[in-house]
Amino acid sequence: MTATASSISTAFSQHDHNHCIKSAITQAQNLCKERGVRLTRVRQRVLELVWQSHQPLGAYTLLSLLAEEGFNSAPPTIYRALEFLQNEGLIHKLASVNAYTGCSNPGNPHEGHFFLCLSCNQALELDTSTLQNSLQNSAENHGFAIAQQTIEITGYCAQCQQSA
Amino acid sequence: MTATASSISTAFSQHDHNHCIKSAITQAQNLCKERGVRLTRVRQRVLELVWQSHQPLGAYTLLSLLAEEGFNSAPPTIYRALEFLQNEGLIHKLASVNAYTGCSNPGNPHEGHFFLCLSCNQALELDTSTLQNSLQNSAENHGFAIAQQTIEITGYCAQCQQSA
DNA sequence: ATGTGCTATGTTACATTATAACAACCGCTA
DNA sequence: TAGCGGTTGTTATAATGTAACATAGCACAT
Repeated sequence: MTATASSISTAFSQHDHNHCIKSAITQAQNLCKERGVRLTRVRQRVLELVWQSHQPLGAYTLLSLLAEEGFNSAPPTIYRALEFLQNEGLIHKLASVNAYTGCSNPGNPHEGHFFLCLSCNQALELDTSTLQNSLQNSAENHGFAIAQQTIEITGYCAQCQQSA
Repeated sequence: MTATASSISTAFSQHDHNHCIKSAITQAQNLCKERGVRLTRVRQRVLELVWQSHQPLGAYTLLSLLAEEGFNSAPPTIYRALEFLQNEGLIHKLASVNAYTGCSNPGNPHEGHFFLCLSCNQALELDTSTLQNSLQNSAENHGFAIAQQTIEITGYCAQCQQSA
């Protein structure tokens, strides 16, 4: 059972989220150690905050959370941390909503494919190899060399459809 | 031969772009008439500007182009026009680059799926029914009801790969 | 043709998101 | 312990987007 599969089955449902956070942090620490990069206090704290939230968080929201905890509160602080975490593949930016969310499978470099619920605002990261394949085919047909992917599907998750 | 198919084959290559623009405008005029909405001077001009460019354009770039032509130059002017054109499906917003581009098949309501070249900055709108299907399948598997899609794949187009 | 109501535009102010540039600091290692 | 590279602090500003209210224009009924 991979982290990705687990996230897919649980992201929109009840689960022991503390466990998610802890394991994400541990994994991040290991990855950074391996790569010889520094998961500093701010960086790790931002990663935790992103994971703690059940919704993607905006940069300035994160910044004010940091500020409450005594961290420096000027914009570059958060943008630098976010840039680092993105570069290391530990978080994804959701461009369509200007928000950031923890990556559910950081060990395995990949692109984020998301379902975003317009009602509860939760983000579900997909592991869509099928999608990946059809994109890759399409790219090859056009001689296009893929660098980065932004795939963000908004709509309504099963839960929110029921409660509505 | 649909407009979409035509755009796919030509977007990254030489073609009579004036023809593209004219036909896009004519089509827009017809659609607006049918729908009983008003393609006013600003709105039409913005649509033309978006089509004239071989690259997606930012809101403030468009705004300054408008200003040069004597239009009002406060931000709401351009954002209102862009909102209208998006609602009518005449343009797409590329969230990952905060830019706007003409929709190549406005008659047929659909979501924009794009390849964005990091070198020449051109946008290629895809008509990816395969992609659409696998997304739809994936959504159904999760009980997710799709509302809007943001699919933006950055990379390098065939031309730019050759010249590099 | 004139009033009436709706849509569109003008205008001012401001909110939100993100970056540039340079100084100070910190941890490692030669 | 001096120096180097990466990290953080700090100030300022750029870029993107919206709120709110006033004015203008068009379209239809009278």
